[in-house]
Amino acid sequence: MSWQEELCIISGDNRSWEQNNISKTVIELWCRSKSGHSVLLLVNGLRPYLEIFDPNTNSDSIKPTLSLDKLDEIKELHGQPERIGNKLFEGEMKPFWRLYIKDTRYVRNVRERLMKIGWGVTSADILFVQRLLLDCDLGPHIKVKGNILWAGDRAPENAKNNDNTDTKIAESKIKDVGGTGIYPLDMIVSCEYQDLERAKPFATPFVIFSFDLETSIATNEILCAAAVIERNKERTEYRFRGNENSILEGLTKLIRHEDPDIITGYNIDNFDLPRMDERAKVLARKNKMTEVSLNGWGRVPAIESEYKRLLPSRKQNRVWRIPGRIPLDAWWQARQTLRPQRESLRYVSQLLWPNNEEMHKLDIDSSQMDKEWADRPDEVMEYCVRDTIIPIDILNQLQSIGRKEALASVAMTTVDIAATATTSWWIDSLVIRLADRSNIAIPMTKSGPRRRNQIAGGYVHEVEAGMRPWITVLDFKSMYPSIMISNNICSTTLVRNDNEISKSDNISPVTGTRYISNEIRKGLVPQLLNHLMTSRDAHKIAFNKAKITGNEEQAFLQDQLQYAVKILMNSFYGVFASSFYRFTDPKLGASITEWARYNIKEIIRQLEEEGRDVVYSDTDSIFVRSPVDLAAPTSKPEVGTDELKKWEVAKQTTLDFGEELALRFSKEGAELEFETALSAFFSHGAKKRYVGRVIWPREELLIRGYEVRRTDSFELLRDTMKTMFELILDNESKKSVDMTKRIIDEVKAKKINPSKLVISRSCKGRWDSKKNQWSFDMYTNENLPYIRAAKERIRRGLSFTPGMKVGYIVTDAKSSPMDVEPWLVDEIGADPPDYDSQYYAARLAKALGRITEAFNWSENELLSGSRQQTLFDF
DNA sequence: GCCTCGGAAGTC
DNA sequence: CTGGGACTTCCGAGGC
Repeated sequence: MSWQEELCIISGDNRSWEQNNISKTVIELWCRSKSGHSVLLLVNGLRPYLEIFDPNTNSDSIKPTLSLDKLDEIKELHGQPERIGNKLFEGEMKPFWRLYIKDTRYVRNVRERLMKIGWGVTSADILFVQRLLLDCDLGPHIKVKGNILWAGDRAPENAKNNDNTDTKIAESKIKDVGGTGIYPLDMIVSCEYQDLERAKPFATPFVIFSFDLETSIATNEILCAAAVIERNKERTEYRFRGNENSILEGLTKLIRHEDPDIITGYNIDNFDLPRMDERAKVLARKNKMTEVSLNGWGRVPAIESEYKRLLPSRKQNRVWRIPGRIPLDAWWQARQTLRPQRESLRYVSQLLWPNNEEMHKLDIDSSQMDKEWADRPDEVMEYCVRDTIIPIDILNQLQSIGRKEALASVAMTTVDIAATATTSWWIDSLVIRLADRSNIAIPMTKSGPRRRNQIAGGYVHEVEAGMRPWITVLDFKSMYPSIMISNNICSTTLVRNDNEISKSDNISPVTGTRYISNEIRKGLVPQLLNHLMTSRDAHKIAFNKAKITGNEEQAFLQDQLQYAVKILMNSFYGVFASSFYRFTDPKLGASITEWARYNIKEIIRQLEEEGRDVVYSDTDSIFVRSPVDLAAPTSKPEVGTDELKKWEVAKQTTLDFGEELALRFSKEGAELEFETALSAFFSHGAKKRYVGRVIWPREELLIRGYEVRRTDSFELLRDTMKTMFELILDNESKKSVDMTKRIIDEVKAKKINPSKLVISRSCKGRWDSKKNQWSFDMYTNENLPYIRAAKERIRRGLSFTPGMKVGYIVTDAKSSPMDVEPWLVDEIGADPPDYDSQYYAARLAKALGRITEAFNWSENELLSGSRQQTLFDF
């Protein structure tokens, strides 16, 4: 039965099969349709290939030293080598051949053998699913015409007929096109690669599954589990208790029946998924099909030959893979986007929903789980259920899934690549696509030593200590991408030989690296970046248009897309400055930053020559004193006063000045934008540390680098410093000193709530399976406070995961190393530890004193009346 | 007690 | 299998 609809590709894989003794490869695409049902697409017709060239030839003088005849010996090849014309490889055009391979499994082996004979090999390390997207120029959103082989209960009614609802018939049809059986999706559809077409991006109604396990601390056994499914914005809760077997079986049946696309939970990567794996292996006692019934979450038929793909797995402690689905840990998402001071589910939900008591109430002591489970299992069960709901709320709140889908759309990859892979994958997707269409060969990802000479980075201007009134802040728009575009920086335009030098070359200002002018040949990457810049502008325009017409859904989508383009553009530099990327050369990264430093220093030089005061500059920003009357107030005066008029004049002068500078210094490929206006700027004299009172485009306090933003500081220091900055910028320095002293006195008198004194730092660690305990041997010194706090957490039966932020209180800094206690109030409601008041007072005084010193407040000026003490000396 | 150094984390 | 560099701060250790 033929069928047509729009789908979003969640993930893909491929498998080899045989038809009439001819080896074939089918691509499996796990999709969710625009209308909400899940579809497995079996795509046939594409054959794996790689490309080769003779390194000793070039297009002018063909002196082949290698013979194609020798290739006959390679039995894994399919058909004869196909001459595909000349391609550019490291600056030279060479004749290329394409070799089709019988099976993707042989690619690695064939590749190595060809290289041994002396052939250059390209396009030989690209996943076959990616190959489909590249060759057919598809993104995640596709339109497909195909045949329905199987239609399950949730399939649309008009998709069903007698054949495709009969398991036996369907199964044999699926095997006829290379599938392995009835995959646990709503529909199974077969097509040829020509039947796929690119579709406009849409917001896919993904089905989300969130789960949580409660486990025994004594035995690691699973005591109970809960899960919640979100489908079409409706949630259904499930509770599992009883023996461990039935709990695991229940979860697995639910997954296979509900068929979610995304698997979430809090800390599933480091806790729940490894625990499932461990317990299923214990219970299955090496019986594969038993293990599958307990933990077979993979989106493939539950048959023994699929054993490997049925079970969640992770390689070398990296991300988990569940074939066909996307594991998306709410903990990791929260950590990346919120950068919370502490990372417990309780803390994060308090941060996101401060007024919803229900969400972060603490009724179970998880460090006493065995006792709690014995005493009041019903409460534990409800606690478990709540901990499955909040992760979905977190993902929704952070818009995590929509953002991954948007990124997939602009990078033209599957959603799982956007969600779990790294920047180089996204960039590969765009770069290889264009290279294939421009006769540029695709070198393999570089392996070998990672370390090499560092390339110089951005320029940071020296900053003087003190206050500066009325500042204009200018920013280069997308600096690194712009530089790559305007100077045509790309591995395809890098001049490698002296005999290729041309007068029109772009020459980088320090190292003299040359790039072919874009009039002669446009670089691959500059072309892509140019296109991305244009498309971001288009999404922004579409966003504004949708806002005006009140189409909220469209506005949301366009905003996600423009943001994804921004993320993607900013990823280019990093990949091209790295040592491993296939299309790179250390010269490229060096040239980019070289031009950046040159551009910004040149503007600073000109401004200073004109007598302007350049207060600060970092990489792509410049802070300049605006020509404002010194008598103008820097803090906003009361409405209706003469002072306010002066302030308004000063503001206008600064805005005009900013516009003027932006216009004057912008040039092709280096657009300077007037970004913000400050009525006051302050730094104590350290680079990357400053505060500013922003008065345009909105009024706010801008704080960079200071402890206010750091998680290894503590709340009291963050709050006090922030208040201090507010007072300082309002010229209330006296008040700020008084306030600081008062706070320090309160600390000394132990009048401070200890929750304001929690310091938190992330801590590494690894599970030593030989010794069956946590190991911290990656540290040269294990006496660091956060490592000792982590060890204490573990000793007290609390969860520890490598890389987690560990909160602690300093209880005695006089002993060496200092005594600390972990902060367990959020998690188990433990009593707060007794803090070392001297230590905290000293740290406050030190950090805050750095700032007040910048005001040249001498010791005498800081005398605190009766006791004749200074801020620093107590 | 003061200083310097290196390791580590954090931020831009 | 793998984005990068510049810069600041905190802490422990060791020397005197």
